[in-house]
Amino acid sequence: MLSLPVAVDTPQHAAIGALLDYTCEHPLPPGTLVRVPLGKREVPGIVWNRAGGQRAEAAQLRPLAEVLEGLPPLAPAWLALLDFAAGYYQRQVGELALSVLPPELRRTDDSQLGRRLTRLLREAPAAAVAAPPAAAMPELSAGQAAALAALAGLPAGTALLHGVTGSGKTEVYLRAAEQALAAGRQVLVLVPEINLTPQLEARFAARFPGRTLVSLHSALTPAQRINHWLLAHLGRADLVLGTRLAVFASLPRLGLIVVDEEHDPSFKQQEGARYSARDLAVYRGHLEKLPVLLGSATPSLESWQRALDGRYRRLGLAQRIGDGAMPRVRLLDTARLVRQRGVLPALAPPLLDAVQQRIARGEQSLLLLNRRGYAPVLFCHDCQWKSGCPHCSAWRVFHKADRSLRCHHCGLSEPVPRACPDCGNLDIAPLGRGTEKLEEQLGALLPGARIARIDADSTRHKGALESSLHAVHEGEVDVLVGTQMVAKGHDFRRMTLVAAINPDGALFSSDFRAAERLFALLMQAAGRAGRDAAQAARSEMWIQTASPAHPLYQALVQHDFEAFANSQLDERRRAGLPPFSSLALLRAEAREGAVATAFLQAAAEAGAGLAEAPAVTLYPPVPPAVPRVAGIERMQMLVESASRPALQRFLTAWLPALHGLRPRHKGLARWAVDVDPLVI
DNA sequence: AGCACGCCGACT
DNA sequence: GTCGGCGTGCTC
Repeated sequence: MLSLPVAVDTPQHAAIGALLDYTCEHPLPPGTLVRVPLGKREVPGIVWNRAGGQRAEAAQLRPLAEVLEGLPPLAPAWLALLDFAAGYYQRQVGELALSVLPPELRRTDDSQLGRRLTRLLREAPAAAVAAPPAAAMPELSAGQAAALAALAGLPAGTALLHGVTGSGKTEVYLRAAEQALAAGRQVLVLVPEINLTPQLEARFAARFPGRTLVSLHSALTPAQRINHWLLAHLGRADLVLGTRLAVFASLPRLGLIVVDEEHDPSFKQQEGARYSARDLAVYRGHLEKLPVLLGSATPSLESWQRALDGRYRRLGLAQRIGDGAMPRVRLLDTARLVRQRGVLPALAPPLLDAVQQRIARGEQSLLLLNRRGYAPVLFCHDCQWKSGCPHCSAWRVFHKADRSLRCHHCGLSEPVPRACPDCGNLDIAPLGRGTEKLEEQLGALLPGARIARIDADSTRHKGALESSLHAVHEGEVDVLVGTQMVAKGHDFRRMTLVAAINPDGALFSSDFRAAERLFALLMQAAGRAGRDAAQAARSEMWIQTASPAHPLYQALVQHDFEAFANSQLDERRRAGLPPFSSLALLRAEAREGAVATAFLQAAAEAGAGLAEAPAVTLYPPVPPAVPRVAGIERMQMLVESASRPALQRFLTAWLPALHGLRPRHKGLARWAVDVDPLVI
């Protein structure tokens, strides 16, 4: 009787190892999907590689319950990717490996799967054939041609494609994909958000008509998700387009990975195994010896520094194609206007004037305000009451549409009180401005103008985003108000003015990445204007700011990402922050803040005693920006090291000790490590 | 994490 | 007298 190591979904605090041993009559290759008994349950598992560890006594082992014979095993490279990811992000390999499979695949048995595969293969085209693209291929700009030539000489390794919106990055992706497809390989394209997949999907579908293209993201139905996954796994899908979870797609003929908008924070998973899909894409390329193409108008400083170091090949697209210029950036000094006129309206007069000119010409304007709702807080002038959330350390936001006070952290929603809950004063006033209020004020400032709003509230219902975008594209909207969700990717042909209404908050944030994110957002927003080359010349990006001299805005005026990146990198280098150091965050949550703090202190003591401790710095526990959410107090502790491998060695030694600490801290709700956290 | 077993309070 | 609260322990 043979014994086989099987990866199953065991949480790391379970007192059992990552791999469990089962007996089997016949040898099975690693990567085979099986079902195994675990206690009283039967759970899915993956036959894994023996990791040198001890094997259990064969006599005590239980047999496999079932082998999913119909499914070809997952490739060794896939297992290696999962081994790496689990180790790097400090999770059990079984937990991670099973969690990235389609839920329907985890539930299915061999006979169900067999029926599904038969149906799927009958419907899917047997073999993809290259067909001429539906539309003529555009002529390449000099920059695109140079980038592609450089890419052609790069059989493996990572390239960073840096080019502003409209400089033709997508065309480079398409041509690179064409090469890979022609060589009989599969192509994986990662995008930050589900919202952006249909657009890119349409372009790839039009370019590669004979090919099978599937999408992979969490908004698919369970059936679509497993079917798309299977088509990729069986090698029937040539192109896979998806969000971060697609980095784990099984692709037996993978030949190219594209990560579009590689700087986008959405590539970092924010719960469970907190992996970075962009970083794993780079590792996957390294593992499978294939090219990885990272594209962005504003690369992450991590990627930028690697390009400067020569670890990534840097490919630059200098200009917009078709002679399109980037919009002229104008800084509107609100501090001076306040000094001159006192109270400042929603739009400063020159900006209002510019919007009115656009309306008169039949052009569109986009007003960005990164704050949804009507007002961020309600305030009683008599007793100083503010609309705090009873369960969170945050204000409840006033939503005028349904007259509710809503906490954006825990979701608590209550009707707006008629009078101050503390003193009964009837005159409680909204403080500050959100997109709802801006929309309302614009209605008064621009009589007759057609104003629309796109934010998480206006697009809550299915199809709402699509219909709003459609209205904008059809020219049924003069002024669009929105949060950052409209700044990304959407291609508005009639937009000639973009304005950031109140972007200053991020300038003075304690978050060391706030400036990087703001710059990316504003560059991306600027890219929404003048995508139609005929209008590009008179397109403008306006910034209402009290700090027009700030270097971030000055770099933006010049459209100078390099200057901005270099100054940020200087600051990071001096402060010993990423990419010049590696970070991990230990988070703890408890109903009592003191419990969380005590756990972190005990963790620090345990860490200080380790042989690996000298290579890392453990900072004292501190509360995060929002310390209390839904009645749970949170604390966190930063671990920093100049060396990424040293940090890894420390974490690997530290985590078992942390699991051991848990029973001694009653009341600890949960704890987790976040490797390479985005926000600290 | 599930899912058991196991030992003390409010219901038919 | 049972139903059910969640404490402790185990899963190859």
